[in-house]
Amino acid sequence: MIGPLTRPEDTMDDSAHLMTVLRPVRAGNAFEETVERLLQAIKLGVVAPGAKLPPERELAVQLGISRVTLREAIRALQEAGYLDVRRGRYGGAFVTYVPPQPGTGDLRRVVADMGTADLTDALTFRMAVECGAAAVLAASELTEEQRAVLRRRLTDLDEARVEDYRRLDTAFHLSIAELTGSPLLAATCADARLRVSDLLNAIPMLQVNLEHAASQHQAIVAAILAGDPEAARRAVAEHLEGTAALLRAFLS
Amino acid sequence: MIGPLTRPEDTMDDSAHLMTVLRPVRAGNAFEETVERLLQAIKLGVVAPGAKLPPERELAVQLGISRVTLREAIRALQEAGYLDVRRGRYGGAFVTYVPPQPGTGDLRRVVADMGTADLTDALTFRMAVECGAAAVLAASELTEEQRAVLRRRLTDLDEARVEDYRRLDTAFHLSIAELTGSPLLAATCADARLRVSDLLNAIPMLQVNLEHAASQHQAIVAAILAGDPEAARRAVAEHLEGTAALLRAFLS
DNA sequence: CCTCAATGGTCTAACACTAGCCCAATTAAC
DNA sequence: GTTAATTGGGCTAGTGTTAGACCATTGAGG
Repeated sequence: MIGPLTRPEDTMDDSAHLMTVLRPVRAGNAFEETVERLLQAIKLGVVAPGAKLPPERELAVQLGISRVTLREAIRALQEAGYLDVRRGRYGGAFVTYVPPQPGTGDLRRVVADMGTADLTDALTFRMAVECGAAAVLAASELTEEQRAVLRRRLTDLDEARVEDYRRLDTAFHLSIAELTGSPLLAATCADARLRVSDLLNAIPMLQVNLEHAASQHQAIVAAILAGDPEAARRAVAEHLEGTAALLRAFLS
Repeated sequence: MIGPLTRPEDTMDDSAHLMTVLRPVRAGNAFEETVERLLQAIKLGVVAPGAKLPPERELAVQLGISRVTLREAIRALQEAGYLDVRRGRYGGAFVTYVPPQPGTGDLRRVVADMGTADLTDALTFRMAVECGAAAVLAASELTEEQRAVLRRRLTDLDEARVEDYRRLDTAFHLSIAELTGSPLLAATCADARLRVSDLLNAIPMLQVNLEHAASQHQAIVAAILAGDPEAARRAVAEHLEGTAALLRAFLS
């Protein structure tokens, strides 16, 4: 059945575009999406261990949901051991979650939990978005303040204790996206990062890898500060490729 | 008020990360989001003028919403003149919308309708995401089939009639993202494109610009086929920068 | 010891959304 | 014509979500 204006040569290829555009409008119900979002804040370390979430009323407004739904999500996270909720003035929902110190055995399981397709999707997505963000930032003119933030993140990471490393690494990568001034881009990078955070947490932190990562981080910042988009993209790509290759090795 | 584990130096910078992560969970209610999604399919030309949307029952499943909500959205688009809905077998929701042939006067209005902040956000977002997608695709090994799709999109665009140009241009850019094999990336590119589609539609299509765009498209494909991520990123950046500069000029 | 501001805990009425069912219209094929 | 398949149109009962009010608890400061 070929309609009057639907030429046959289009129909075949456009089916892919249809899948892309006519995807689910919502990832789940409000409760599920809220749990995901809070987990993002916790697992990415945006709210550090021991710190507390904003008050329920305030947070509900920020997330654009009702307090009832937010409370359901918080209770779920409390029961799952991520939060400690205390009443009264100076109370609140405190983060109790501490990212696991990984043993190698976990990695295989975590990779297996995620589908092969989802894993490659997440890795590709992250690669594209973070490379793009770094290149855009390198191509834009930076104020001295922006440069300072970048350098600061780098030294934070160098001086980090092991238990703070992942959190500060996330902060480093997220800052690159935020410094572009595009909230859309920053949100997308945070999203991409969350999709691989469980995997990253399961990778053992060996001294060799940390030193390798440190020099790659330096290369990224240097390229951005030098205003060299190509070098920035390449530096980020090399940095992420190390992780990606390691994870892909577990797909066999 | 500095909590026990919240060090003062973190608090300042992390507020930006909080904004990034604790953003609204939902862009609107199901009805509004559905309208947006259908408009995306229509305005991007994924469903060509004269073609019809999938049957309501099927579409509702794809979008993950109830038929009632879908029907409300369709009715809204019908009343707004985007769709013509016919009952009975071989009926359906047919696209009546044809992208406007722009006069220059519109552009100023469309740019003004969008906030300055939203505009730069959208342009930055698109730049990062499309550059990243092209670079990733160039870095991956392509099958002969994938190469054929790319070349095909290019010739489609070269041979396009004026009224089909925007649609095929969208298809070209979308295909780059889809060929990476990452649905997440493809969806994000579609999203980025929609955010500037009203603007693109308002830009007059001058012969000079079309020729310019054509050679840029060729450069993009050549770089991807040559497996050169740096060249691919640069080619896409140059291509998009032309549009971005034109639009930014209207911000004064 | 009291007070009071900030915070989590709970309830209710209204509204949004869903799943599933059946009806109505249309048209190709017989 | 008649039929049958496909499609939009409409209804209902049940569940998810919201807005807003009010209660309960906590702890710093007077």
